[in-house]
Amino acid sequence: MGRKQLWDKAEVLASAMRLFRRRGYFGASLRDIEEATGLHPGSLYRTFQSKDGLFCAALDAYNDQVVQSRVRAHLLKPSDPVAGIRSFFTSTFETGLEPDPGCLLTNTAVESFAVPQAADGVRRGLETIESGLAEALTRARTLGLLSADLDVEVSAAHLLALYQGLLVLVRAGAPITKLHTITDGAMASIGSEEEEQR
Amino acid sequence: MGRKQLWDKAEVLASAMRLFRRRGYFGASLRDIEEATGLHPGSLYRTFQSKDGLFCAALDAYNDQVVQSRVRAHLLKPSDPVAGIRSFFTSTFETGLEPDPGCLLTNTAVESFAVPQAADGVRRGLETIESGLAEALTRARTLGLLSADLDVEVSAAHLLALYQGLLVLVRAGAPITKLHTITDGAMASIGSEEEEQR
DNA sequence: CCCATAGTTGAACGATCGCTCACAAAAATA
DNA sequence: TATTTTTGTGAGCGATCGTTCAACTATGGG
Repeated sequence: MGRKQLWDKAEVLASAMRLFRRRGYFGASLRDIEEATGLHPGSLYRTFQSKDGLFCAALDAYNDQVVQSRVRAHLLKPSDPVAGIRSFFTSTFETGLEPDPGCLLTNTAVESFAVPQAADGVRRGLETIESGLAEALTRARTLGLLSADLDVEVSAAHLLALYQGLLVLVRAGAPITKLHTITDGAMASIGSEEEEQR
Repeated sequence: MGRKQLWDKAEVLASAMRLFRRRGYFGASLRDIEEATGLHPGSLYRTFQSKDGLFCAALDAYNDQVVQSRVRAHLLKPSDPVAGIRSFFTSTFETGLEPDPGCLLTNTAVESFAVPQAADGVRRGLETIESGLAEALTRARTLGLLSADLDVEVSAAHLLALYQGLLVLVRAGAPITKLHTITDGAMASIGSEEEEQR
C-alpha cells in the first residue's frame, strides 16, 4: 500500500558515487547531491537517514559494482593473468571514458576521519582487490608465466600498495609517461618477462 | 614603525600544517585553525589573504621542512642507502611520535580539486621524494649493494608510487604486519639482498 | 607628545552547510 | 468513495562556513 517510489535506488547511488569519487565527502554538498541525483532532501533522508548514510551506501555500491567488476574483468577472467594485472593498472589512466573519477577507496581512506563508519567499507574494498591480485598471481604462477619462487601473498600486498599509489599520482596529475613507467616497474617487480607492450 | 608582530610565522605554519595533515583542507575549519594557531582571523587574513593562501603556505612549509628533512635523513645522509630506503618506508608507520599525521602531499593530491593552486606544491614535493630515492638508489648501486643492471629512474618512480600507496594504506588503518610486508616487497623489488630485519 | 603606521581583536556579515517537517500527491485498503 | 499509508516537494531551520572591518593597542618618527 502507499505510493510507489519514483526513482531507482541503484541509479541514484550510481550518481552519488560518481559525485563522491570526483569531489570526496566534504566536497560534495547536499545541494550538489540533489542536483546529481535529482532527488529532493526529503526523499534522500527518508531512505538514507543522513549524508553519512548515503555516503556509506555509495561506498558499498562502489565495492559491489566498480571494484568487483574491475577485479573480475582484469584479474579473474583474462586467460592471460599477467596481461590482466597490467591492464588493471593502465586502465586507471588510459580510459578516456570517465575523466578523473578517482577511486572512492583511495579518497575515503585519506579523509577517513570524516565518516568513521566507512572504514569497514574501505577495508573490504581493499581486501577484494588484494585477493583478486593474489588469485591472478597464483594463476600466472601455475601457468608458468611467473617464477615458482614468487611469494603470492607478499606480491599481492605489494601490488595493492602500488595500485593505490598509482591512483594518488593520477590524482596529482602525474604525466602519463610516468604512470607507464610505474606500471612497467610493477610488472618487473613480479618478475614478468612479458615483451614491451607500448 | 608600527606595532611588532606578536607571533612567529614558522610556528603558526607548523600548527596549521599539523592540522591540515590530520584533517585535510575541508576538514579544518577556520575556527579549528584559530584554535590550533592561536591567531584571530584578522591576523590570519592580513598575512595569508585567505584559507587557500594559508593552505598553500602550509604546503610549502611541509615541503621545505618535513619532506626535505625526511629525504635528507633517510635517503641522502645514511651511509647505507638501502637501509635508508627501508627506514624511509617504515618510519611512516613505526614512529610513535606523531599519531596519524598523514602526508600532506598524499592528502592534497586526493582533494586537489579543492585548492587548484596547490597542485604545484604537490608536484614539487613528489619530485623531491623521487629524486631523493633516485639518489639513494644510485649510491646503493655504486656501493655494490644493488645490481648494476638496476634502472634507477624506473625504480625511483616505482618506489615513489609504492610510498604513496603505503601512506594510503596507513590512513586506511591497515595492520602493521601488512605494512611491513609491503616494505619487504619494496626492498625485494629493487633486488636488495639485505638480511631479515624484524 | 602626538601623529602615522602596523598589528591585534572579536563581533558579525552573507552564504552555505546538513537537515527537518508540514503539506501535497499517489497507491492500496475498506 | 473515504481512509490509510507511503512517497515527493521544497521552504526554511539553526549552525557553521570563510571572510570582513571598525575599534583598539602598541611602536617609531618628528
